[in-house]
Amino acid sequence: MRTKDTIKQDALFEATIKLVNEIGFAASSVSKIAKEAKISPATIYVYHKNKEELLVSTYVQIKKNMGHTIHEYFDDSLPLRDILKSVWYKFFDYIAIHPEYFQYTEQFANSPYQALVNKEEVEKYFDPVIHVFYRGIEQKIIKDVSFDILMAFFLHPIVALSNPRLCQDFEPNNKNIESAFTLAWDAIKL
Amino acid sequence: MRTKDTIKQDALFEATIKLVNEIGFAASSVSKIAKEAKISPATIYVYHKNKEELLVSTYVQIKKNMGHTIHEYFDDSLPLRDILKSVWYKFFDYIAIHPEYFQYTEQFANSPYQALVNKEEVEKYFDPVIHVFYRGIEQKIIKDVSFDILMAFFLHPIVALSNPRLCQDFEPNNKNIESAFTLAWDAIKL
Amino acid sequence: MRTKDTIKQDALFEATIKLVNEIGFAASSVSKIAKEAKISPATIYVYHKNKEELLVSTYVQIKKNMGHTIHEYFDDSLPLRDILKSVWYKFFDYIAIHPEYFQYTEQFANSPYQALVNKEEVEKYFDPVIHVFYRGIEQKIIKDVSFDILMAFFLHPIVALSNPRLCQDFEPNNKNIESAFTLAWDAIKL
Amino acid sequence: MRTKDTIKQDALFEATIKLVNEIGFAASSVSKIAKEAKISPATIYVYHKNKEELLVSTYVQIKKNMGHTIHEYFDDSLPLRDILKSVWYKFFDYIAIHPEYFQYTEQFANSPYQALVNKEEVEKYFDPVIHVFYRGIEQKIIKDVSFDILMAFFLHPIVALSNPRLCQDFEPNNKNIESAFTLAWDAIKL
DNA sequence: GATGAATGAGTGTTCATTCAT
DNA sequence: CATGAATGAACACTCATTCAT
Repeated sequence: MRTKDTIKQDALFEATIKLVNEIGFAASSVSKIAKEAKISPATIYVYHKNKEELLVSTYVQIKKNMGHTIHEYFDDSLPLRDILKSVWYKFFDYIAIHPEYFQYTEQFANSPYQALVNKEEVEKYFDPVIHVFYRGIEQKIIKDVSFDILMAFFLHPIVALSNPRLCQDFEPNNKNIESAFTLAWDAIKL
Repeated sequence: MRTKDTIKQDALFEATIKLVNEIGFAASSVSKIAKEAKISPATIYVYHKNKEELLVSTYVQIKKNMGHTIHEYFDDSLPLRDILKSVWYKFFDYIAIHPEYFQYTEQFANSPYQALVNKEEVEKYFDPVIHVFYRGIEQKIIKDVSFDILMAFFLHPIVALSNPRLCQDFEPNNKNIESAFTLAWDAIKL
Repeated sequence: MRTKDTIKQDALFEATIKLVNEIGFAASSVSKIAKEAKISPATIYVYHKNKEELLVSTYVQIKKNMGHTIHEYFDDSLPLRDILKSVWYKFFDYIAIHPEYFQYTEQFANSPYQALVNKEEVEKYFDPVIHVFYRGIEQKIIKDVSFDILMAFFLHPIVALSNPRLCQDFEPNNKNIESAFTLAWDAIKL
Repeated sequence: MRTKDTIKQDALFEATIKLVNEIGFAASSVSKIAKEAKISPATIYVYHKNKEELLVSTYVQIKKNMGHTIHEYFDDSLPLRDILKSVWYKFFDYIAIHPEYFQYTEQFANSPYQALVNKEEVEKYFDPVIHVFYRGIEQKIIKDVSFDILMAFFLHPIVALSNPRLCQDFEPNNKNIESAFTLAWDAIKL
């Protein structure tokens, strides 16, 4: 029967995220995760090769989900600034709806486990947005600087502002998100 | 009686940084750090109350050093853009000279240990720069948005660009640092 | 899955008692106990929450066993002196048969761990004997003094005489036990 | 200069007793005792060969003091019952005045360290009382049983009644001490 | 004589993982 | 498939003692 499996797998996914967010990566042992998911530690090894693979696959699953959500209703035909503004909002929306997912990815990205991720696989979930920036450069709407620099002023500010540890005073309401976008756009636009 | 050995203390400081950078916070056990510093694990407890205090004090020491370096030759009388540009370069300089210190602070800031830092103490090492932004707002040179937003487009881009994991393609040469500064300034200037 | 191994559990029980008797409470480390029981130190934590709980539960188990044995063939209808004499002999019998159990309880009662025992639980194993003393007072057969005083002249002499460290010269043969009982009865009888 | 030494030695004596009573033998480490006595751990080794010798000599010193006090105003010419009654009271007095000394000896007597005491040396401090019992037997005032049995009904009841862990309800006032003596005398008298 | 620094050996406990059922 | 039992290896930390001053 498949149903049972899926229930256990989902419980494991959520338990992993919950525990890592609560007590951190280092303290999240296999048996604690198992207890949180209400399964036996041994059962984890039915679904995952080892602890490492459990944590990595949890990360990739979140990133996949995030990529899909960001691109919902993605309309390539709009003016470039409008596309990016929509993406900008989508990111904040996603984090507002799934703060625990975002928190997990942040913790994960700074753990030794991030080295084990297949980066291409994750990146491809964000291909459409990425492409927008390259088009903006071609169309001389966006500054002709390296992609890393553009991300440092578009993606990383989002990440920083959404991280309560870094930005305790930033409240992610429409007004603040809008005014932050102004800075992002001023930064990257030609 | 013997006197406290500053050579041992320094070796411990460097060993802690080296090991954390190599294998991460979670895997950096007291005995591994001791071995790296070529002292006995028990000796660590002569210099530090516990593991936590060792890691936190290492962080604070780096931050202090960083703050001092950033503010060398700090000239408050220059035009605001020039001050910030100078600070911008100083940051990249510092990271270029002490990449291992920077890497440690990045890892630390995302570890559970960061909660234990006396934030005021650390922040005060950066007071002069912080003050420049507030002055810029008053003088209507910089956009009147929250400090968190300004940092998201000034400090965090530096951090992101200097993190090889996030920005593998960004080479921190003068040209690239300069062009990144253009984006930062465009973002925050009125 | 495997089922909990009662052989291991019993070996642990006996190993704990043996080691504590041989080298004392303070020196009886978890790993030494494990080695004596021929199991892994980690396995102890399958059966017991921690060292404390191992030692306390070992004590309670002995006390339970002792209480049951003391009350075998307990006949409440006999004359009071005969009941107490029977109990008196039963105590010495028990100690003669299980000197290692007795020694453990003596060491335990003087260790910091004794504070962690649920005293009511242990006391209830001895309820029938305890009741005899109260009846003796009511029936004006036994002196009307506090229960503590009665025990000081009935129970503690047994304990002292059975402790080879305190009474090296007392040989617990029938003649000596009988003559000691004479003193006990003379002490408590009205 | 001798003064300094004596001050340190006394501080060490009291610190040892205080700490052992507070946290038990097992937890009383050399460095904790040193801290309590406000000296360096290394200094302890100036006065004592090792930890063991520190604890044992502390015990012997108390026993010596106790023996002396018990025998103050000791009058061998009184009727035997009066001598023992006086000794009985002296014991309770001593414990009332120096509960911390008594507590230490109780803890010590049940630690593995007691095996290291020169028993003859300690016993000789109590020789005069001991002799009274032998005289009582000769004079057919006291039951002709082994010395161990007599102690089990004279000394050990005192110890039991004075141990708050064993006898929580016994309040050592004159009335209770007196009535307890009645039992002791009834036990041992012919 | 007196000290704080220094340490090898040990502490109680948890870990990721495997095993037997 | 699913499990709790079992464990070697590691953890952070403390110990009694010695060393250099």
